[in-house]
Amino acid sequence: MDSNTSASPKLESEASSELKSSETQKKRKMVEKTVVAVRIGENVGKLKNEGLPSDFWSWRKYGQKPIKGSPHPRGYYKCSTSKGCSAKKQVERCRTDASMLIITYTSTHNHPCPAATISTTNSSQQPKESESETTLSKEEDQEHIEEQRDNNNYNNKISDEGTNEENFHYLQSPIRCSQDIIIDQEDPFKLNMEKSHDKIDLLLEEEPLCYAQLKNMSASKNEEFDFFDELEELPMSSSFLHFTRSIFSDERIPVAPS
DNA sequence: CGGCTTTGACCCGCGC
DNA sequence: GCGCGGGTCAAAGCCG
Repeated sequence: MDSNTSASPKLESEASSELKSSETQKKRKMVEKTVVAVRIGENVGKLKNEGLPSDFWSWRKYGQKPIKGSPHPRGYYKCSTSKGCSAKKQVERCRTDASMLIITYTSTHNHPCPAATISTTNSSQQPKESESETTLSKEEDQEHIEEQRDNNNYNNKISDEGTNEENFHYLQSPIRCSQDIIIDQEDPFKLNMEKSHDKIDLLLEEEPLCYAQLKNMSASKNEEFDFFDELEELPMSSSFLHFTRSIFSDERIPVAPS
C-alpha cells in the first residue's frame, strides 16, 4: 500500500527499481571497490572528462553530485563498452589537491577489455587511449621504478589485507611522488579478464606484479596512515594499487629525466 | 540518428 | 522518526 505515491512518474520504474534497489542495497555494502588516485595536472581539461583518464573501457556518465566537504562534484560513470556490463566508477577530485583524481571502480566488467580485443585483432595496433604494450615497456619501466620507490618510501600501505571482504589494498598517495599517476586498486577486472583472455594478461602483465609487490608491502604496513594524512580523505577502504598507464599514456608527463 | 552529457528528482541507507 | 548525504534514473539537450 505504500505505493500510494502514484503521482510519481517513477512508479513504473519503481517496480523495476525494486529489483534494482535490492541489488543496489546489497551492493552498497558488498561491492568490490577499487580506488585509484590519479594526478591530472595540466591534463585537466584536455582529456574528455576534466582530464579524467580513460582506461581500457568506455564509460558513460549517468550522474553527478556535489559531495559534502568537497568543493568538487563526483561523477558517476557506467561502462558503456558492453550493454550488460554493470561496471561503474565514480570520479571525484581530491579535496586537498584538485589536480588529483580519485576514481572508485565498483563492480566488475562482464566482458573482455576492449583494448584486449583490439590487441587480439591487431596485435600491432593499439587503441590510442589504451596505451600499447610497446609503449608500456617504457611506462612500465617507469612505473616499476615508481613502484619501487613507493615501496621504499612508503611501505606504508594501508591495507589491511583482509580487513574487509572486499580485498582492499590501500596504497599510498602519490602526492609526494614526482610522478603524475598513482593508483591503487584491486583488480577485479583483471582477474576477470585473466580468466577469459590470455592476451589481456599481456596488457596487464605488470599489474599482477604490482599487486604482488603491494601485497608484499602490505606485510610491512606500519605507518600507513602517514599518507592518509596527506590525502586526508579517502575514508573509504580501498586498495591503492597502480593503475594505469593507460590513462595518460598519451598525455603522460615525463617524470624522470633519464 | 545515435550516443553522450547535463541536470533535476527520487530512493535508500545511516546517523542523530 | 527525521534529516542528511549518497547513488541512480530518466528526460532534455547537445554533438559528431
